[in-house]
Amino acid sequence: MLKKQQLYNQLKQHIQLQHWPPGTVLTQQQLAEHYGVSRIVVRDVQQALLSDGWLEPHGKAGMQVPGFSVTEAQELCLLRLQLEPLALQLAAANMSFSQLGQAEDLLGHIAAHKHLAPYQRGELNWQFHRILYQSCAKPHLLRLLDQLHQQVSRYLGYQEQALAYADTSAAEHAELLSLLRQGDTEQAGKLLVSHITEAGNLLVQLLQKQQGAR
Amino acid sequence: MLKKQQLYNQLKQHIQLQHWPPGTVLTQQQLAEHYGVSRIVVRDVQQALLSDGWLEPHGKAGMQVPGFSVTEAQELCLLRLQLEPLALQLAAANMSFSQLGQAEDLLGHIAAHKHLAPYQRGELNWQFHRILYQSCAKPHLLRLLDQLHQQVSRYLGYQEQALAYADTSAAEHAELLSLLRQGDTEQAGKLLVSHITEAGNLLVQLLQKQQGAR
DNA sequence: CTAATTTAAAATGTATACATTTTTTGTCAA
DNA sequence: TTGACAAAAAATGTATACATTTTAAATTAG
Repeated sequence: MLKKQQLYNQLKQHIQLQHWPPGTVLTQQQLAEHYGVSRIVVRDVQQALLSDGWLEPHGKAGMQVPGFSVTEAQELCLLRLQLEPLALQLAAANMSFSQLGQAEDLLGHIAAHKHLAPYQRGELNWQFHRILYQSCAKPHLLRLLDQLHQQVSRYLGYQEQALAYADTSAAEHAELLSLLRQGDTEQAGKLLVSHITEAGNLLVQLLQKQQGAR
Repeated sequence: MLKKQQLYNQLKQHIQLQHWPPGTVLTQQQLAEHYGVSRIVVRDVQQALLSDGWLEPHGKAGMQVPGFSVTEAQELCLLRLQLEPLALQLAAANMSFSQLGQAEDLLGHIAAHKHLAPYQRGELNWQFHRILYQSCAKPHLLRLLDQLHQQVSRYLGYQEQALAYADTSAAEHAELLSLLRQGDTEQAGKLLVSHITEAGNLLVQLLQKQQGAR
């Protein structure tokens, strides 16, 4: 596999696990040395993580591991609310049984692996959402949603506590799917809105608790 | 100045002027040779233009200059409609006189330079919009809007005919500003919606005429 | 001691060289 | 001629080396 891809995944995971805690400044040299690759590879990866929001510029040298803020979490939630229901509505019209089936399978898969790591669970959850939006056939919209998910997953990834929410989330996913099967786009949209809102509120709560404890 | 930045601007402009027409496949080597820089620089620039939508992947080697489609233009318009009114609404609450002034100045500047190249005019127009949205204080939203504008500008940049629309556009900008001064957020939002819709329709018309002629 | 300036160290930008992958070309058998 | 396969060419990935910029340290004037 490409070293670039490997390093991308590894560094991202290390950031998520706070091996490089928020605020850390990572230079090309440092990373190249630490991960045993050339600076060229590091440059590419830094750039990718920058546009994914997993690193942020730090003056004219180095990149910084971003922190977490309630404000940012709320903004991400707001954007999800603005775009995901739209995608769902557009997708509902041309959703195929094949896709509904895919989504169903995914739910089963998630339910069957209750012991997954939080970030893996988050990834599967997003794949579920993603499949529902897929058939909106709007490449740019889908790209924006993927970007947003990247951001959100940075917040969500290492939240062990979020597991408490897993059951509620799974139930809502199932209901969402059921509504779509019935063709009740209206209700599905409303459910999606409250689903995203809940997730956002939970995240904010966790952040506040965590920041209060610090 | 950094060679990376120079090449970024130059290549973008060349794509806009169709020096590299849509469909052209550009390899690292080719570009490095043509512009007299090393492949490293080209790699960075290609990556940047990729994420801005000015190049698209082409198999496993080379990147392709994207074409234009009515569908894509409509999608971009849809996304603008979904996000820009939101930004305006959020911004309206904490907009400062300083910013209103800046916007006013920009309008004057645009009016004073009727002879500007289309892409320069487009850039100034966007700056006007951008200032209005600025004080929404939502970094991610603003970033999405900038990305969207990048895409739209690829369509708009070389459209000489779009100049016919300039007067209407300027008038609407002025009215928008006036409504904001009065604090009539409601009306301003409605005007913005129709403003974006008009721009989208014009773009679609131009594309259809152009593609019909081909 | 402070602050400004110079000097050294470190970091990034860029070019070149080599390794690996991908694409193309050319050959041969059916 | 066509299609599969092998060899050559081209393109990208990666490492190293050098140049330029940026940051940090040291020095000196006040």
